Amino acid sequence: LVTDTPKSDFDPVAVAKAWRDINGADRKATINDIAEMAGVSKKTVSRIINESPLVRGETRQNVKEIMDVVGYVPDPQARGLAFRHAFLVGMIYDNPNPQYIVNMQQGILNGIAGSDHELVVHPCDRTSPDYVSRAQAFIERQKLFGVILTPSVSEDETMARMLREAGCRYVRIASVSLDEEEHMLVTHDRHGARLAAEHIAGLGHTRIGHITGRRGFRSAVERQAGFEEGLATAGLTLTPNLIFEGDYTFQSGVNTAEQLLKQLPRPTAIFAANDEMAAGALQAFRMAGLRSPDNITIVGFDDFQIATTIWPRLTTIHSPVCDIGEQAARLLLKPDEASDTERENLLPTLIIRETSGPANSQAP
Amino acid sequence: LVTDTPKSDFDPVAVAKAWRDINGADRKATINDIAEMAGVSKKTVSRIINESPLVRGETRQNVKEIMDVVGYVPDPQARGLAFRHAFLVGMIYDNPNPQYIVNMQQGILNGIAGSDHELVVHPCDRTSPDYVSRAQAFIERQKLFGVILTPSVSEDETMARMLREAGCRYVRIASVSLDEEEHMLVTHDRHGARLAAEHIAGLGHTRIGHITGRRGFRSAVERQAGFEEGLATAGLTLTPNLIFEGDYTFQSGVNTAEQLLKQLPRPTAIFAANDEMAAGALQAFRMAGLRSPDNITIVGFDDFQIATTIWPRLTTIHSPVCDIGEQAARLLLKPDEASDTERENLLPTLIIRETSGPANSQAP
DNA sequence: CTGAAAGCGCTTACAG
DNA sequence: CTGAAAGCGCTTACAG
Repeated sequence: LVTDTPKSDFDPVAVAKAWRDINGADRKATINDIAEMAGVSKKTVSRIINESPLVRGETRQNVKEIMDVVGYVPDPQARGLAFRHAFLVGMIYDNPNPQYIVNMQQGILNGIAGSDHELVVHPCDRTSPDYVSRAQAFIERQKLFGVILTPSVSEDETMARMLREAGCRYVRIASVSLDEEEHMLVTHDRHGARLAAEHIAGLGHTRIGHITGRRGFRSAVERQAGFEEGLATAGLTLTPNLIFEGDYTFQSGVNTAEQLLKQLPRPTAIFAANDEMAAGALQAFRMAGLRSPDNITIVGFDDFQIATTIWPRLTTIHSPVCDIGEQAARLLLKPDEASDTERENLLPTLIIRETSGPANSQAP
Repeated sequence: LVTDTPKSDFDPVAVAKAWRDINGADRKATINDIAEMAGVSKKTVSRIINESPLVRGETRQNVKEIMDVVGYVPDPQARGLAFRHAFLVGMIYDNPNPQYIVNMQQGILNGIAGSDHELVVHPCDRTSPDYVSRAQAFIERQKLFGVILTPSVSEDETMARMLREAGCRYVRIASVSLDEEEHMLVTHDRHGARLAAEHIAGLGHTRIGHITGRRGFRSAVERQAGFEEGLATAGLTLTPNLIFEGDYTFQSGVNTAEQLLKQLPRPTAIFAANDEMAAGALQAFRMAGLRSPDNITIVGFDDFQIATTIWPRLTTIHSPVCDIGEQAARLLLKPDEASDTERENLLPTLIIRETSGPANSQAP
């Protein structure tokens, strides 16, 4: 006797608009509201949220339209409780360079944009004896989806073991591979340093110095090795008395450069393992009455802001920190889709500015 | 027939240890486990978690000991779902200075340490038309406990209104009060700039220039006003032709300083509204053949790293960014406990280094 | 392709 | 001072 409205006449948009008009902006729709409006079970709505293929096309269409109209977003808190993990990505770091941190954070945010995840930050201090257990408490308490580690914590095997044992997804960003491919994003510092060597050698320099990074940091090893490899290609070698150990700080650049200038005949070109030390070296040159590039060539590594705010502006190796963060986040979220071609775009590149010049113009 | 063990003989530690031995490290205790071990309802355990006074002392003692032994930590996800908010504090910012961001993050982390909260970051771009609605989506999706805003987003009334309407707790960090006390952490930039003026006037300078911050940023207004107030105290005024507008960047410091040096007689001292611009000015001096402090005095604001990596090192106004972040977080978590004395320790201070010298030695 | 039941680990509202 | 019931908004495991 009663004529049921045929399913094809069901107007999801009208239903959703009516709901929205009744409930106003104050009340957020839940999975139950959506299910009721669509005339399906909450399980079906759940399937659509999680992109399960096991839903009829028309059903999916209707439900999605309703979600759109009422602006439904599943509650990450509730999903997290049911999934037994939060929709949070952690960044664990100890690198003291603010610009590195901020760029990396931005990159990770770019990488998780569009997913339902947020970024929660966890700076730490490797010299603290309980720093691994604090990191463990952090990930277990919040049941993090996964974490991204930057140097130098990324190089710590104790930390990596803790993460494996805790069953926490992780990606380590490091200058060289230290783990299975799915857990690594390699920055190829060695390649970058090779570019610096080729540039310096190409300018005709033969008496070349190097200021290394902090001993024990893998990047310091890689950058020195790459630099020596690059020089070797040009038939040059780095003599031990022209290698000084810095610690990546401005002051260590000043100090080591002063030492380098005492070596006679003094070097006509220096490669510093980061911009900060290169800037320090430049200051030491100035105090010693030397000008770059006229009297001496200096090349840095990182291409952070300091490279362009000092004068003359620094020739350096650019490392795409932001893109690296983005790829690391992608790898963490979807380990299967990580493509090799994307990773190749993450190689360091040479940026030539005003601190490098030909050797013949630089009388010792 | 069976003798029940009297309650006072109940050994919570032994019970907890037994549980731990059976279940091992893989299984985390839940509120139900704790309740069962203690022989109380989960509601009682919940009361203890939330520090309700409505629990008998002995009961509380027993339950706490059990929690300790098994290392129980309540699941923030589950609490969040029941409480209808996450245990997450958001930081919303657009300040482009990496060191400011990192220091502020560290301060906030210090302020929330010991609470069960974590910090989730949300950089944004005020020039983007949907930046407020994106921030809104961020806080509503994650049901944030509250947010901390730094300049310049903290100065945006549209953003503040959105937060009020969304019912989200918030603290605005700004150079001057813009909201009710519970929502404000004031950095008193005006006071800091006054110190700069007193310092410069005290050195005997009378021909004084100022490089302002970006027009529209409240800090720029406050720093200029404070500087003029300080000069007025010494009977000095800032003449309009010695005021140039910068935008807080290094390059704008270079450009405005060049303009200032063209004014004749040229100023013998300049106050730049931040270190970045002061460093730029210093570079302009050098290119013009002037040396600081011998020929010209320059004072900055912020006391970021650049102040000590340039040479000569910059006299500047130190702003305790990290402490400010910590207090802002405290205020957000416990608005009632905010004390005025603590806030007073947050005032900017003068740091005298090598770029300021007496006026009489500085022949124009 | 779809759904009813039970559960994630907590809290609120109510009762005693 | 304490607890049994219902619920927060989702998912898993099972059944059809």
